[in-house]
Amino acid sequence: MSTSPTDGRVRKGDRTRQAIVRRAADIASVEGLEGLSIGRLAGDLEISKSGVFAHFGSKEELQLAAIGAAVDIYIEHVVTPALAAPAGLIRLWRLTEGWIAYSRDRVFPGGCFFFNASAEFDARPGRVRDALAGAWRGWRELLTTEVEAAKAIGEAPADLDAAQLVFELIAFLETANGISMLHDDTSAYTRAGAAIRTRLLDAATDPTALGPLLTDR
Amino acid sequence: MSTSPTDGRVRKGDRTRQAIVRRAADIASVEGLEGLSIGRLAGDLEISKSGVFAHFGSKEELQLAAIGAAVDIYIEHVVTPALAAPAGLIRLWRLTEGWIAYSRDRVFPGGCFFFNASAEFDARPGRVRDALAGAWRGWRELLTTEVEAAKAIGEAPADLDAAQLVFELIAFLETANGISMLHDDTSAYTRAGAAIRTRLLDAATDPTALGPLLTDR
DNA sequence: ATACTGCACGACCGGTCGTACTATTTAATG
DNA sequence: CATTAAATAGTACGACCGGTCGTGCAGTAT
Repeated sequence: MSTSPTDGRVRKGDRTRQAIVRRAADIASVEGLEGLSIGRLAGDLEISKSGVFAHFGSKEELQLAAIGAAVDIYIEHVVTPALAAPAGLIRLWRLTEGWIAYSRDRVFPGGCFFFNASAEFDARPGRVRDALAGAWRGWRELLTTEVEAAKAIGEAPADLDAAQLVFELIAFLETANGISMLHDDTSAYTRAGAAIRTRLLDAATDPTALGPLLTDR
Repeated sequence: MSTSPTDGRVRKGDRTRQAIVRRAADIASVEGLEGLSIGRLAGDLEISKSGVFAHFGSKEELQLAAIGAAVDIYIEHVVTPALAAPAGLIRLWRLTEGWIAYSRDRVFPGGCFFFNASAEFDARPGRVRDALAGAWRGWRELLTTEVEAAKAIGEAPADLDAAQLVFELIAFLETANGISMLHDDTSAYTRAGAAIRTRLLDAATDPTALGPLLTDR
């Protein structure tokens, strides 16, 4: 007999599983994906070690699940809110604002999950690194899409190098995260915000029109 | 009686100690400072585990020694060569060029040692994080000094925000390192170089005079 | 020759890791 | 109510971890 979609056992399992990956992502943002241990995770959640393990079958699978959970949280906190803004430079600005809030407010206790995880795995080939690289690509493509949209509607000149602009924006965001974490210094976010605004106004066809729209909220 | 400075035993001990920390820094750049294990290190160097351990007394001390070794290597590859250039924007440019070479040529097999180590420890208070934060401060102050020198000799306007410029330069460098490591994509260094050059010319009092001096080597 | 010093060694400690295998509990179904 | 399947618990394993200890040995000083 196959599983019913409302099977209480499965629902309970799913809830546990979700609780595990959510906590795993939090821990990994501080201790790293490798430092994340199944026993520690089980202790925190007051479940048995084997209960945790059974959900994933291997540590690597747990790490991949944690990355998936982190992507969901990232989308929820950074991407979705910005989608309310019109496509183009304004939405791009909102994305960076959302990102700064996501990092500054420590949605993950260790700061940006992907900053930490990528630094940890960028020199270790395998499925974990591939998953992280894919997440990064998605984020970069999202930003690039907005720059292209800005070009399409005349907000930005057609010869603007979108990839270069996106590179620079991401650089400001990630570095603000790193500095603020290492030195407990939130002024890095102010610097990043200033740099981003300058870059955006620089890229705009009509800076005087865009300027007032780039407001903090 | 105390030890003579030319004691053969001490010299030999110093040599092995140096070999250990140098290898430790290499491994840590890939596996992380926590992933670095004394046993693994001993196996690689074909010395006994306790022989390695005796030099440091604790794992944390070994980690701190590895950071010290990394600082030395960093200075040797990035700072010292740039000191040949005249103080100011040109030396600043040479410093960034040296940094890109240091990262691109994988002086550490895992890319920039401090990028990896900082991301690993930025959320874990303790002596290791303090040491890393200190190293970062030194690097930032070095760059800031050059910006101030540029202002003092009129290369840059007196109202230039040095800290902001340094923040942006570091952002480009670190992000290039991260992207190139994660995606095996050296084009990030080209982007960083372009962004830095633009930023420097932007900051210069006389960009047309500075431009020709910012040559690749 | 003798006493001393410092490095490196092998054996071993308790503890934790990821993982496997075997109950037991819980809930849906016939 | 009996059966079945899924979630969870319990237990044990081999490997490795950081760290301790006593010892051997080579270089130095007297």
